Amino acid sequence: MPIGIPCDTICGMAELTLRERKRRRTRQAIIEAAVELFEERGYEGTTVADIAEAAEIGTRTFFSYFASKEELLFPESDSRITAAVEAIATRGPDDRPADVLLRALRNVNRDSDEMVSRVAALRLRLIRSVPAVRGRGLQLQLDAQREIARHLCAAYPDELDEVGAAALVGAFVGAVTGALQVLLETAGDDPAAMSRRLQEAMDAALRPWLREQDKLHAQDRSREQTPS
Amino acid sequence: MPIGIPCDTICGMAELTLRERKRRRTRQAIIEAAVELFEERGYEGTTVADIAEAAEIGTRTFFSYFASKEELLFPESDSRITAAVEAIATRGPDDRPADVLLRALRNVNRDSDEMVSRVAALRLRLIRSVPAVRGRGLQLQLDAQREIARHLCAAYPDELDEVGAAALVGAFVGAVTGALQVLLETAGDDPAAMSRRLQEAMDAALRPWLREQDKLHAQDRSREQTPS
DNA sequence: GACGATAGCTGCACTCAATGCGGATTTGCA
DNA sequence: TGCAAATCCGCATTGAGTGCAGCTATCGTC
Repeated sequence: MPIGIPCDTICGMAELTLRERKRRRTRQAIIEAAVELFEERGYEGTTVADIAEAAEIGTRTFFSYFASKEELLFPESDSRITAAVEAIATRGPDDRPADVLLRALRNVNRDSDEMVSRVAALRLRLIRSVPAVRGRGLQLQLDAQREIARHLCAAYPDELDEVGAAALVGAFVGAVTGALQVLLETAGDDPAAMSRRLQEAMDAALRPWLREQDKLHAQDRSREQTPS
Repeated sequence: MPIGIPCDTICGMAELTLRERKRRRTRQAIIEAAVELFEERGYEGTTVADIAEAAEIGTRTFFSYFASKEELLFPESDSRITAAVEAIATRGPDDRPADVLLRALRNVNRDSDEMVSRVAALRLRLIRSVPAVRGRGLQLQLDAQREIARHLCAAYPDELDEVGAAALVGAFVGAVTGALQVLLETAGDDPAAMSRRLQEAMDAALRPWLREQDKLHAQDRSREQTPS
């Protein structure tokens, strides 16, 4: 492999070897076929063989693209990490570690292509209903946390050790996740509603960390409630 | 099934139907056989058939005792929940929700037969090394969180709604998990030191939820450093 | 443009977890 | 004692995932 780490998601397919372009097209085809089938027959009701057939590849080939059936639903290298890293990198001089994390979380929510894509919506639904998928999601979340904690620790070497950073990040993410869990219980499958729920969850979960003026902001935001 | 919910773990086998006694003996035999084999050949290197043979039952029967191979490692209904429920039940009149959770955490830490049992030690090792087991563990943790949040919400109806309670519990558990993840990685096996660093990390991460005097307490505690 | 090296595709056979079924056995209880 | 229910367990089956071996398509080079 001549290229070190391919810029997996962003760059268009121009200037890539034919092999590589073909490979990505197949990859995309697999994902699309799978999403189609999952929505039609459900996750458990769809076999890998079904997906392979729909994507017009051999069953064996599927596993050279995705290590497992769940992997299919978590294709992109986690955007949460990049958001957090960016927030850390662009921190102001008197930002506390908690401030940085707050900004990171808001960013994730803001530029959440997370929500728009069909895969993302499906994923969220399946995380709720299929234990195997949920397990995989939690695992990835934990990995992301650890990575973010590493960066945060590096950015604040004087006030945070590795353990403290991990605890702080864990507390943030845990709060949001916990709140979201309850909120999603009462939400249908409407993506817009889900997005709104996420926002609510963050406001509720992170309130204790907000400084006074931020709390007012949060209240404003939840009061205006712009419909779409 | 004449008995509603059997008091699974605590009560001895006296005064139980023969069937029930037999069943528990087999269950225990399965667990012991499995632990033996896992330690000898590793988790993945041991098949369910192996376990069944060692426990002198049919392979098919295994699955009438445990729904899956992982389930084997999480037999007891979560002790964390009971600890938390107890802490909530015995709360003082001016305990804040966060105080209660802190106490629950200390209790879990204190009477952690968690640590002594052979199964528990093995489980901890496997959670770290086998993704499937880790997934199952995370899942159970999330369930426990939700249950605790429900109780907490019921205990403080005026100050916590469901979402707020879930966020609070999530933050606690998230902080512990995050810190523990790092602590376990740096495999210093001194439990006392680990417990201390865990407390410090928690105090720091959860500061926003603690009252002023608690913050002082936290500082005191980390200063005096009582070695058990 | 031909050619050898190599990456990727695929069928086949295999292991293992997990489930359904149906018959045999044991236990509870009247 | 005898019937009903719980339990056990072999057998067959499905589906995920892997290793292997052979084939084809692509790449870089001359």
